[in-house]
Amino acid sequence: MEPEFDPNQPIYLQIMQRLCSKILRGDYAPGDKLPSLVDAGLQFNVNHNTIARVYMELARQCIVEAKRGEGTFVTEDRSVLEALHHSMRDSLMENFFTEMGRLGYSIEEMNASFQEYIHRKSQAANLSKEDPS
Amino acid sequence: MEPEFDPNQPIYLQIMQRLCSKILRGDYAPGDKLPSLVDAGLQFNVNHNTIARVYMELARQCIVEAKRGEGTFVTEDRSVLEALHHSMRDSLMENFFTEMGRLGYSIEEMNASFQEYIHRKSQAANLSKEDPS
Amino acid sequence: MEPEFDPNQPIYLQIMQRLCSKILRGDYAPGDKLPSLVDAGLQFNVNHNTIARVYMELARQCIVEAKRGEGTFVTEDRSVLEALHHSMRDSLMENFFTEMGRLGYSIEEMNASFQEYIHRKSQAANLSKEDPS
Amino acid sequence: MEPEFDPNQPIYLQIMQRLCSKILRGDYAPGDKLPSLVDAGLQFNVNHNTIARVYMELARQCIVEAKRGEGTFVTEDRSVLEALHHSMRDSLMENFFTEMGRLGYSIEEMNASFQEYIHRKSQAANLSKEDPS
DNA sequence: GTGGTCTAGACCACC
DNA sequence: GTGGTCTAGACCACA
Repeated sequence: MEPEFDPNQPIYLQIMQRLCSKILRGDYAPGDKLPSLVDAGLQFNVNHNTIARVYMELARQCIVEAKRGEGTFVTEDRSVLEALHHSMRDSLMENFFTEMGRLGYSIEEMNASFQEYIHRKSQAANLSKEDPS
Repeated sequence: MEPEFDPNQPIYLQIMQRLCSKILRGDYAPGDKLPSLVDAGLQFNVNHNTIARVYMELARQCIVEAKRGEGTFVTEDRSVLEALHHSMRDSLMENFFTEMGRLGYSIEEMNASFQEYIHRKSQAANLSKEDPS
Repeated sequence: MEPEFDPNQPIYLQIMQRLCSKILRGDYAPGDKLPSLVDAGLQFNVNHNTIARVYMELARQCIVEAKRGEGTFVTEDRSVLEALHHSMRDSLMENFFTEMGRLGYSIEEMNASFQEYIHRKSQAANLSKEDPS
Repeated sequence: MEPEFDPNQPIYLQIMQRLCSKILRGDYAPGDKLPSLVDAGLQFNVNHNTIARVYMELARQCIVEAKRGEGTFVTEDRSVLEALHHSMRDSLMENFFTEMGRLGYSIEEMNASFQEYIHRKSQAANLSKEDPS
């Protein structure tokens, strides 16, 4: 179910990011209960302590609220989630541009590669639509 | 001079990527000698052992060639460099798309954000052109 | 109404201390009935099981007496309350002195800080007397 | 050597406070290296992971700086240490006054108890000076 | 050797 | 059952 982890980055950070994405996508809405430590551990196939660290960090950033004996809940403060959304999107953008820049791409060339990638992707999607394996 | 490292990812991998980028940009042309272990260590502000690991790994991938007593040189095999270029570009693309997808962005929305980002960036560039601090 | 709890210390212990303080202050006199499990739970904003544990512990120390079907009552044995009073006051004192000592304060410096704190506090009190918000 | 821990409070917090006290007392000066994870673990008689958590928290509060492969060092930013000093002293004061207040003591009575405690303590010190066991 | 992460399993406080 | 802390022992990246 869950994709594998990049071995070159702390697992707890990767889980944090995925959970944040899920929250921002709405898989877990504000006020919703997140899976318990053990459940999440099974889900991501890691030790429950690793999940504990993830939830602790998320709580420190006010993205989540832990209630002893009850569970861990997504914050209801939308402004926090909005800030998180912008921060995640911007850092993705930023990273893409700086790395492509280091590779020697100008803005125009990045755009060209981008459009081409989209084109390739949509074609692949169409193909699989016509010929679903 | 050199930007800081992400502490959440092995430094030797980050240095590898930056060196690859420099090679692909042409900062180090095929056949050129790379900086010595000590010099590169000073340049990146890390221990020379870390640089040694980087060069070893690059040699394993045939991107550079170590000549004992002479130094480390960029390969003259253009096909290797071309493959490296594609691999780096594609993984950047891939990463960007999957992460934006996890955030809930459709292809169209990604494109919109992308164009907006370019727009913002070019405006900022124009501003700093008129009023260079 | 009731102040929040320190999350880094068992809640049942904190409630115990507050109840003891209230008893020693005379909010609950010897022989008085304490609030029911449910009421106290509402008052302190915790689960009634937690209150049950508190009352059990207080009963073990003979500070209160549980009468089945009737409620929980403050002991009428004044000597127990007196001993409790001394123990609580001394441990507060002890803790203050050892911690200030660890911070590097000599007895004289503690006294100076203490007097200054009193001074600040009484001034603040006077201010709010003249200009009650 | 090191005093025992209060079982009713997380050990890592208690170690944090003691380390902070030692830093503020000057046992570890700004820029000094703290004991390694294992050494500190032996010193405090806890697992090295517990120390790791302590150092992590201290690093988050900029009281300490961790350098991979080198050690953990007290910050050289005196303003951070000064703020820490005030915060620790004030919370000790605050706690003492509120708890004594809950016990029913007026400011004057607190002062009286305080002076008496000092008196008792200095007498005990004198006794042990005359008659060191 | 030093910090950082992860696991497996345990105990506790709270609901 | 749920979160929080602790242990013992392991592996890795860095100096």
